[in-house]
Amino acid sequence: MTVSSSKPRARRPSQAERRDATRGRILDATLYCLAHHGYAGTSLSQVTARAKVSRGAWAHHFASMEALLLAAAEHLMNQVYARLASVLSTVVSGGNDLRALVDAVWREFFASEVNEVYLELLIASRRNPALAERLRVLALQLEANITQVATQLFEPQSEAVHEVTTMMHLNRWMLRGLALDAPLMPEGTVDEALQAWSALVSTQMRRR
Amino acid sequence: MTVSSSKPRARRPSQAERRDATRGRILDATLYCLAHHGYAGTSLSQVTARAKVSRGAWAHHFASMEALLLAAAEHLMNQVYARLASVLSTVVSGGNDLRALVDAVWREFFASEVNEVYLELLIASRRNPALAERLRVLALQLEANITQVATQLFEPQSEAVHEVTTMMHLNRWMLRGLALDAPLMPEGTVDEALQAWSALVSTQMRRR
DNA sequence: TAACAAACAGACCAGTCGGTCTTTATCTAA
DNA sequence: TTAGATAAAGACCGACTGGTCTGTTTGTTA
Repeated sequence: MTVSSSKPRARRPSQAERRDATRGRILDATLYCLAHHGYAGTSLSQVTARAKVSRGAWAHHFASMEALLLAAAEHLMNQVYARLASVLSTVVSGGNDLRALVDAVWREFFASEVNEVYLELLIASRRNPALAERLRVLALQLEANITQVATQLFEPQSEAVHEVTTMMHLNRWMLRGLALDAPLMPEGTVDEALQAWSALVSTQMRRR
Repeated sequence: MTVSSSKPRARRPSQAERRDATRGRILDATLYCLAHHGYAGTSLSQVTARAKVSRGAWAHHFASMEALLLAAAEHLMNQVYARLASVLSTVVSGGNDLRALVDAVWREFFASEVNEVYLELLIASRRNPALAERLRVLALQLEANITQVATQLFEPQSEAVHEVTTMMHLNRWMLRGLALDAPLMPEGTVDEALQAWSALVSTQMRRR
């Protein structure tokens, strides 16, 4: 994977590499814990246990629990950007089918672990101003990227909703709300919802 | 100094009355803590402190923290039903203005403390099957009530969304998603969103 | 190679958590 | 009037929390 693997005499990882590896393990473990045990259930002991790292190692890399969560938010957003590519290929190759696009967004973001973690952080950010500010900035950057693509590919076709960006927002809120309610709803609800919603979106937007 | 002051012959509250009063104070305090400190930040000490009740009194009324939260969920739903009347009066007297209805629902539920608490419980229910089941049943009852009114008052007027109940669901998810994102968005976002959404709904539904 | 810094390990700390237990006051019914 | 049930108080418990501190190993550089 790195340079050393190809060489016959394996070089021990440098200090910088070890640092990044450990830090990454801790952040991965944090996201895992947030997804599987929730914000309230994520403790230092759990994170260090999963990352197979001592308490001291953790303290060496992060000043506090809050700092860890701020860094984890950033780590999470990197994963979001990675998934963005997959969705973009759908919209570019998928033609006019808005249902397929809505499905892809649902699958890659709102039905994935990414959304579980984001939800936990979003709720927590209501009582944590620093986290709120971090999420706000990260979300803003993400939105700027998506807006650029969306306004190029789509245009309004009705008077009810004039702006593509407005429709983007509505879509985000709809899917987020659906993701919240889905666990309590009967089987098949999600499919029907995505069907109805994409039909509704189709009355307002079309491919350029 | 309490009841005795007004009435000539002051009846001391009976044991049953005292019981209900204490229980109610604890439940009110629980909802307050959930709304202001979140699920993770709601501790026994906080609840008993706010309810002005000893730890022993709490233990006398509730078997465990989980039991308290289950009871609190029910207590919350009673408050929801109380607010329902206010919204119903809007829709009955308000004529055809869907914007006013959406606004009323937003104001009474999703922009209120009720939603703060419900959100916390909903997130927590993902790791708490008993709470999830309780919320599911309570939500089902509420939905049945609302559906009855909604299907009487509205009818579809487009092919995109055929059922009034579907539109009800979409509306709930939209407002819930908006409520989640609102704290991170710039001022005025909510107004614009409600405007766009009610315009979109108006293309699908009308008063009978 | 010597001197230093970075990476890491884990014992330890005070504080808080949910929950239990004993004791006391009060109401109710025989 | 008295015996028993109910309501309430708060000391106490072990488990666990985030965070600190000291000690040891390992990598880097002069």
